[in-house]
Amino acid sequence: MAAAAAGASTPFNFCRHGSHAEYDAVFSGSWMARRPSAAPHGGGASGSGSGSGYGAASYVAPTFGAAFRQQHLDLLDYLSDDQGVPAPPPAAVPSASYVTPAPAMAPAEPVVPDAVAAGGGYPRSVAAAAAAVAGEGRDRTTTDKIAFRTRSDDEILDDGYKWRKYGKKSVKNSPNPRNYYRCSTEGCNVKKRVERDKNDPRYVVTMYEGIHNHVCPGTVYYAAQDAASGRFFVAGISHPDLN
DNA sequence: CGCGTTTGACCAGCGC
DNA sequence: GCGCTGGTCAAACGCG
Repeated sequence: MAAAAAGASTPFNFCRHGSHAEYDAVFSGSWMARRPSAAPHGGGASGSGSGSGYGAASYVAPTFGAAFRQQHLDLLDYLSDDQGVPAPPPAAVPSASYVTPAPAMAPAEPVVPDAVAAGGGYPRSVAAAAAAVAGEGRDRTTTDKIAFRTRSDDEILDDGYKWRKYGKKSVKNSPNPRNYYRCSTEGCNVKKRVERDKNDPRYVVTMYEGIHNHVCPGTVYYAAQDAASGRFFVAGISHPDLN
C-alpha cells in the first residue's frame, strides 16, 4: 500500500471508511471461490452481470489488520479484470503510528462484471492482482475494473473518495436502477456503478473502473522515522498495530 | 451561490 | 438497417 503513500495512485479504490459503523464486517471470505463459468454477456454493458451464479456465504473478519489487508488483496485477486501479470509481492508496511479506520462495508462478495467475463479472466495471483491495481508490471493500456457486492442498507458505501453522481439507469432484467458515479476530484476519471443485487436486494453491487490518480481526500497518512537518518517519511495508510 | 442530484435525451455498441 | 440496451450528457432543480 505504499503507492498510495507516495501519492502516485491509490492501489485500491477504497481508502477509508470513517463514517460507517460496521467496522467488524469487512469482506467476505466467499470471494475465495472463483466463479465457475463466465457470466452471460448480452449486448451493451453489464446488464446481467450483477450477482447470479456465485457463492453467497458470508464471512465477517474477526479483527482488522493483517486479515483485513490480506482480504484486500484477495479481493483484488478475484475481481480485477486485468490479466495475470507477474509482479513482485506488495511491499511491507513499515512501522508507524496512525490508525486508519477499517472499511465499513459489510461482507462483500465477488461479482464478475460482464466486462471481466468477456475480457478473459482474472489475475493469477494475489501479488499479480495487487500489482495490477497498483500499476506495476502491467500494461497500463488496460482498464482496471473491480466489482464486489456488499450486504448493506446503504447503497452509497463510504470508500473515502468523493463521488459525483452523473446518471441513473434502469437496467434490463433488474428491478433496481443502476447509479453511475464519477470521482469528483478534478482530473480523476475513476467511475463506479452501484446497483442492488437483483437476486438479493440486501446486497449492493459496486463496480469500480479505473485507478485514482490522487490520494484519498479523507486519508490521513502516518509517518515513519528512519532509524539511521532520523528523517520522517510517509509510510502508508495502514496502521501497523492493526497487523 | 456553489455543489450535488435528478432525469429525460442523446449516443454508441451489439444482435438480429 | 433497425431496434434494443447501456452509458453519458446536460439542463433543471434542490439544498446548505
